[in-house]
Amino acid sequence: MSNRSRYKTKQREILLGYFETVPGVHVTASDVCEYLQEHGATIGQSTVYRQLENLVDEGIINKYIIDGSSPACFEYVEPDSHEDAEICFHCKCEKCGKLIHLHCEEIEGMQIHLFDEHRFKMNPMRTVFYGLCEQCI
Amino acid sequence: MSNRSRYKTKQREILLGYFETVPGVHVTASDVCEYLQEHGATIGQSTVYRQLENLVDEGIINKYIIDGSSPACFEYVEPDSHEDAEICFHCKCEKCGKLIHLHCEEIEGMQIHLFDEHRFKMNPMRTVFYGLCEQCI
DNA sequence: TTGCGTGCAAAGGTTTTGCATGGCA
DNA sequence: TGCCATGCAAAACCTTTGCACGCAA
Repeated sequence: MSNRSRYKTKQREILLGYFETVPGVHVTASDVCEYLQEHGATIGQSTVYRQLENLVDEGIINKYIIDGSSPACFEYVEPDSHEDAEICFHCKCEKCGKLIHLHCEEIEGMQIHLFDEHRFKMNPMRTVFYGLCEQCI
Repeated sequence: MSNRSRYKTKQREILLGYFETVPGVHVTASDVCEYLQEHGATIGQSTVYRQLENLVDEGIINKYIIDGSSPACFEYVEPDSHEDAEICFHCKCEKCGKLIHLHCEEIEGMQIHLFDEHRFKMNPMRTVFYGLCEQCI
């Protein structure tokens, strides 16, 4: 999550507005381009890619890579409404694509272990556990 | 891991031989091509890709996708490592891009927890922990 | 002999980049 | 005004595919 200054441009606002309307949905860069085009708000594809990268950096959206030879997916991260600072982890099913949100102390413990023992400060916003969900095992 | 019949071709043997000399090392498809070329054993790149896919299917090598817009990595799985069940986890620094390999029981425990309590079968091959490394914290 | 494996070239699709222009602060 | 952002086109990039030929079984 970087905090370099950014301009508030029309294109950025359009993208943000779009993502806010599709929480929990994973969309590709070309999905975004198509959707915007169909809604008369065409944005250059390089701008889309560049803004997606920015939004990922800022932790506003997440990027998922299911397999290297298909396009990356992006998903809006809803600002946590809870004030209790509960950390949310994400599991993504490689088969059905389902995204599971977890609040789990065990994983928080692992995160602490990672920091204490391996000096690695894991970022739960960006980290996704890939695997198989209950239905797809 | 499939077990469909395969021919024992010269190219396959060369690839296997190469991987056996670099256990625990991550190499890309183009790394392989380059190395072979420099050692006078050039193999067509499509063959390399096809054989890599075969070897992954057979569980002889692992494929890692660190981030979608860089090439996939392959790593030889040593046959005798089955008893140790040495699973390799990956941490990627968001700032400097460094990739860290971890063999860690604590994380394996988390993986088991994920399965037992959340019915999610995590795939360490696909999962990458993003965050900040020691130097970049 | 059978049909999978190979190699070349080309296609495929996603993502990045160069550069001139536009627009925010 | 000073820069960053945008958009177009083109490049870069990794990977897959078509096809004819070679080779293992």
